[in-house]
Amino acid sequence: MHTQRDSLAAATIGMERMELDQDAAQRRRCTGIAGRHATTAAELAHARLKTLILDNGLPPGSQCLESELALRLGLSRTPIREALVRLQQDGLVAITPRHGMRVLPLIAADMREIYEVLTSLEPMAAELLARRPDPSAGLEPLEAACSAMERAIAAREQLAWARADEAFHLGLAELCGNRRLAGMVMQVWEQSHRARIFTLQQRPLPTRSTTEHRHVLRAIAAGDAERARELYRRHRRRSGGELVSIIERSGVAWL
Amino acid sequence: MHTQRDSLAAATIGMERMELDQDAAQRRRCTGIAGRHATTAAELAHARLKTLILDNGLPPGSQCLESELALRLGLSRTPIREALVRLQQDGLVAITPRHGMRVLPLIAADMREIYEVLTSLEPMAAELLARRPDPSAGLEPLEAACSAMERAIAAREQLAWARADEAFHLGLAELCGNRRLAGMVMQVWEQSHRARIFTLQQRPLPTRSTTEHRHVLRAIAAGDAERARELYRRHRRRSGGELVSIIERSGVAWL
DNA sequence: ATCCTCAACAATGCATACGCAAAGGGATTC
DNA sequence: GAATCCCTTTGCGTATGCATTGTTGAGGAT
Repeated sequence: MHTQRDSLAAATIGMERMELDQDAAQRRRCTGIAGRHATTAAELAHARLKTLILDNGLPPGSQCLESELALRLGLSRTPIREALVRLQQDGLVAITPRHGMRVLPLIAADMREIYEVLTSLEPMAAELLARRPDPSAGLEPLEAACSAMERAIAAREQLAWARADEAFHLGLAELCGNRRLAGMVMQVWEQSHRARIFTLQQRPLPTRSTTEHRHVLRAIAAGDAERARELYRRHRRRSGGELVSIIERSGVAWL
Repeated sequence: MHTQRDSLAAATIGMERMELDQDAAQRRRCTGIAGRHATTAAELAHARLKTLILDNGLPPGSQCLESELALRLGLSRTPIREALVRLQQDGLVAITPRHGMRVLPLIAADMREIYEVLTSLEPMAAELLARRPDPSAGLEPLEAACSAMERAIAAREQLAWARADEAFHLGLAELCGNRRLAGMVMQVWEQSHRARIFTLQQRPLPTRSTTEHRHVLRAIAAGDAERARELYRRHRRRSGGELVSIIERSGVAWL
């Protein structure tokens, strides 16, 4: 059943495995807002379902009844319901009474919305980082992510690049010190995960993005808040636009 | 115990009723994301609890057990639990096992976070509005809100001004066409509701804010996206900073 | 042939029941 | 008198049952 769904989805949008690798799922489960070790069954259900959805184990558009999911996860309906409520607020599924949950597909308009949100939030994060008393302190994770991106470009390894890109963006959001902002970035980042993995295979190596990241990081370390913000905003506008047009040109109706 | 907590909180921050008026609660219940007519008991519980919290019926810091709330709303624990999960994701309460839910107090740091988020999101909304093909179309709600603010300033009616301010900001977020952005603005707006009402009584009439709103609206109608964004960003930075320092100077530890 | 109506079924939303684990209180000991 | 340990109570997490409600399919009528 699993594999059937997987292969169906893979055929539809033309890819084998959407997830970067197993580690990525693992990492998300640990670093993400949701999966703090999952002490309770409801948390566990939330984390597992989220992982399933992000990794295309439950492809977009698929419908599942509460009882199906309960059976599948070996739980009763109660914790499943709680997990579904949370997934709904995460913007990953819609709950339609009598039809179970539906994994929300992403259309180009969603990606446009998401990139507009990131275009406003992330430059603010960069600005906040740059405005700290010691702006160059604590940037090691971002430095590491930048270097990893550069290495990945040199080695032409797209998956490694995507991992480093994720590390940079989420790291920046978390480091900026604004937990609400970080949560919002994380939320839309997860929503757009499938689309990002998809476009990764449809476009040339993101050389330009890599250098832009490096420049933003330099501006932050130099404490030039205005410059960091503006550089980041332009980066987001450009890359978001590119990504949306890749999706539109690729002809897939949704991801 | 309840009333004891209530009066304690009221005494601490020196006000009887935080809500603007009954209509405001009513309006929020209808326009808000949450309260779409509340067909199900869980939605109803969510809407009623949110209203209670925002209007200080459940003052910040108060703890309630699930069973208390169930008794109070005349429901069983099940829909209450679902409502609490949603309120937690709304950032209004924290759920601490064995101690029930706790209404999250706002400290100055929270307000800073919230204003940083608004400072990034709302200028984007203005920019998006200004970039529409016909930028001056559909701005009537914002025009009305601006006029209402100006009338309120002339009549020195702070509550009316706050209502109009809310109408302007939420209207702008909803009109911009980005539902994710609108949802995020709404979320932090609700989180900061109590603090906004509080500071309203602690500061002079917001004459400057009113004219700034008008200028932003003009820039939008003129289709000058860059100007609209920048004007709005400066407005938010200034007013957010003012609000935070009012709270800090007022000496209240939390709201 | 198509549309409408009615009935049966199925999924959900809610209430309730149960077991576990933690917190608080009381008692005992040092 | 204080601290620690044990017991009791109680709140929560989960499961399950029931009733409501919407959906779907079949049959009849136009």
